[in-house]
Amino acid sequence: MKELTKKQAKLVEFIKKFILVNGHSPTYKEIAEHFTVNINAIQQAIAALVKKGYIEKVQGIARGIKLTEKPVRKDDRFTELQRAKANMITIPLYGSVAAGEPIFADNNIEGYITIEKPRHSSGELFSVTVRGDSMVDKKIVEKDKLIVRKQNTASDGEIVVALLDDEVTVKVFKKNGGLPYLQPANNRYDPIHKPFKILGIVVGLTRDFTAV
Amino acid sequence: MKELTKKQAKLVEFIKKFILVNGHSPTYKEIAEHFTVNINAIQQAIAALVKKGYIEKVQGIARGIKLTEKPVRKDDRFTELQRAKANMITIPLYGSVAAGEPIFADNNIEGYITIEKPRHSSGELFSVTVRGDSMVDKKIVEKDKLIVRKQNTASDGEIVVALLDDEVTVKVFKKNGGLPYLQPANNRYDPIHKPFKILGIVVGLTRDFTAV
DNA sequence: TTATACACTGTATATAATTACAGTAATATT
DNA sequence: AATATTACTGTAATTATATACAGTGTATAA
Repeated sequence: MKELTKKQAKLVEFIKKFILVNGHSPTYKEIAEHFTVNINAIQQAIAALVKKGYIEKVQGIARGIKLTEKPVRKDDRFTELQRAKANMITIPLYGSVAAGEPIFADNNIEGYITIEKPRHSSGELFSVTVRGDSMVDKKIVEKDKLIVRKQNTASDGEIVVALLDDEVTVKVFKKNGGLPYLQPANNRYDPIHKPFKILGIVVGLTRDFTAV
Repeated sequence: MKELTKKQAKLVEFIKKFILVNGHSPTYKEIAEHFTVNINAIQQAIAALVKKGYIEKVQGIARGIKLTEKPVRKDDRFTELQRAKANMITIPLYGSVAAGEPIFADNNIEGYITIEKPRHSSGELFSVTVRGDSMVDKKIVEKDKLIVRKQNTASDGEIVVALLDDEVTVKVFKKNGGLPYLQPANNRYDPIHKPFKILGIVVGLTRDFTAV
């Protein structure tokens, strides 16, 4: 029998919930008391679950039960949450005005946002809040929080976050032959041919419709 | 002295990293060995940190050190990540075609997305992927993943996810006097006056520019 | 200057927790 | 039919871990 028995499934779910609620795994005794069985029934049941790959155990230490990514059933949100949490990253949200100081200075951090690590994008990420309506044609609007991969080069047509006159701005990067320039995605604005510095490439965004 | 001393700050950071790496808190002994001091130096130091509110301790149990949300320094991503993880929720991403079955059926779950719990929105959330261009004027485009609060009523002008002809659709809810109807946010489409069922209100969205 | 917090050592103890050994019985698998 | 797995009880041993008590010395705050 490779799959879980009903009792085993209940045991795994109890452990998952316990860890979620308490922040640490239960002891054999605590589990045994919950199911009102002998400690060694649990000891052996845990061994079986480890063998099947549903949990892991650090030998010898107290509260050493660890969860694996193996889901118990299809709608197993505990496991999914666990997996997602393991892939979460916290990235700084920078303010958009660099008053002399470098934009990536620690005291320009306005907060943090925590997201699942993008699958198709590596490298250092940061976030900025969109100001103005210069990117509406690309469906990027005021207050959107952009997920940006830090880099100082870009290809033609990519949406970049750039430093322009000491301010952070989002534009389309253009480079067809001549000097590179920044193109707003809104025909009410003209292309910008002033010097700028690329801070990164936009790889994602989050929007909150309920924000005040 | 209300703030952390250098030694205390190092201690807190050690504990945070330990928990992050190992998934369980260190024992006094493990900490003492790391700093090559006596166990009771740690015991007392932990008590001081608990008193200052930087960590919490479950009395009597093994590996019972818990982190609090108090950041050690401004750029304290461990604390932020910890705080964020505590507020993470995993919500199901439903497919958009209900072939006879109810849309919220478990086997219509295409995956999960994990997000920080929206501050201004309570209730049960779910997610759907946007199809088509009927909402471009509201800056919502194909492949955007909508964060939706499950409810079956809406106010005039709210962006709703609704079930229409057994398919999930995103539209603006309209109800000015007469019968409610669904309004696309794209002038190439006409208002829809057919019967529909509101599944929820759009409270947020995420977009991945790197997706294939 | 007196009290309080910090930063420790050293010894000891109680309990928390894991692990081992020896069984029994039912069920599932080969 | 033989074997392995599940699902337990019961006793015991060992180690892991937290906590208590008695100190020492330094720095800091009232």
